[in-house]
Amino acid sequence: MPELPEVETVRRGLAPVLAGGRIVRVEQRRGDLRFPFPPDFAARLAGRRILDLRRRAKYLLADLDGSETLVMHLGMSGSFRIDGDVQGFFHHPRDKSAAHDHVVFHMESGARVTYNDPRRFGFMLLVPTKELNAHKLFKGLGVEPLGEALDSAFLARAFKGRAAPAKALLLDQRLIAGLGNIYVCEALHRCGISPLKAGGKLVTVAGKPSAALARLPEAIKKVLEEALAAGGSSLRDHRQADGSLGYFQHSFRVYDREGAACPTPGCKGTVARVAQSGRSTFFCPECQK
DNA sequence: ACACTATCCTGCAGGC
DNA sequence: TGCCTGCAGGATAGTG
Repeated sequence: MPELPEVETVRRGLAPVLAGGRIVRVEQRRGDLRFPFPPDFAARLAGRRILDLRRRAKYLLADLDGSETLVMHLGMSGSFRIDGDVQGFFHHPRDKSAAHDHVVFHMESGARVTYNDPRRFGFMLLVPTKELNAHKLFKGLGVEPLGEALDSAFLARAFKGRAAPAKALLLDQRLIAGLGNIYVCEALHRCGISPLKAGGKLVTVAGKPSAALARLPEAIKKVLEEALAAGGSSLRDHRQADGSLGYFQHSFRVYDREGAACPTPGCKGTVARVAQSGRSTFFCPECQK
């Protein structure tokens, strides 16, 4: 569920409560999410200060005193909620099943931060901070899509010789880390590239990026930045940490809009939906070639 | 190496 | 109303 804009929105919402704060107690209400929790997980967190709350790809990283980092992934349905006696945050009613409240962080400030995850595809683990980059989850991760490393030359190298469709390549976290189904569909529509097109065919023989590929990095960055400004997209689960909804879903041009008129100016096409590797792809066959 | 699938889990929408 | 099927923002292990 949460792609980069949603995870970053969560990070920004949690940072005022977590970063610099001390964890006094952690309630861990089950033994596993996607994976088992680390041994003595709750006990190892108790009493520790969170030095910084960062994001890499779709991971939230809480650097703790004692040189360990709490790594958190929201999977498809994970979310955090802040409540308790916190100045600056309203107390919003529980609108999700408490049965899926799996972890509660009790902060010294009085804030409670609750992790809810119905599908339990999310996970948490503890990694020594200096070993993070070498950790198996992180060492193969691709570039941050909002960083300078993502440009047309990078994409030309990444796509060269690849038979896989553009959609699959953009979803591959080993190339670009942070995109998911929604923003890949939206970015490809914005630059007029068909999600079905083989990656290699978007690169010219001379090795220079094609015009279409040259537009792709900007399309990716723009859609992510617009989504960030909107607090992410709220379809089913995503909420900002203060409980408010993201609203970028109202700005989708193709995602979940099968049958709608293509919003590209002058285009007479209709948004289509196809399955690619078992997942829905939305695109306009008229203006995405 | 690469491409594709099945799979983890729950909730919800749509069809009958 | 209820039962059934399929689908959902992710990522990996396993297959050919």
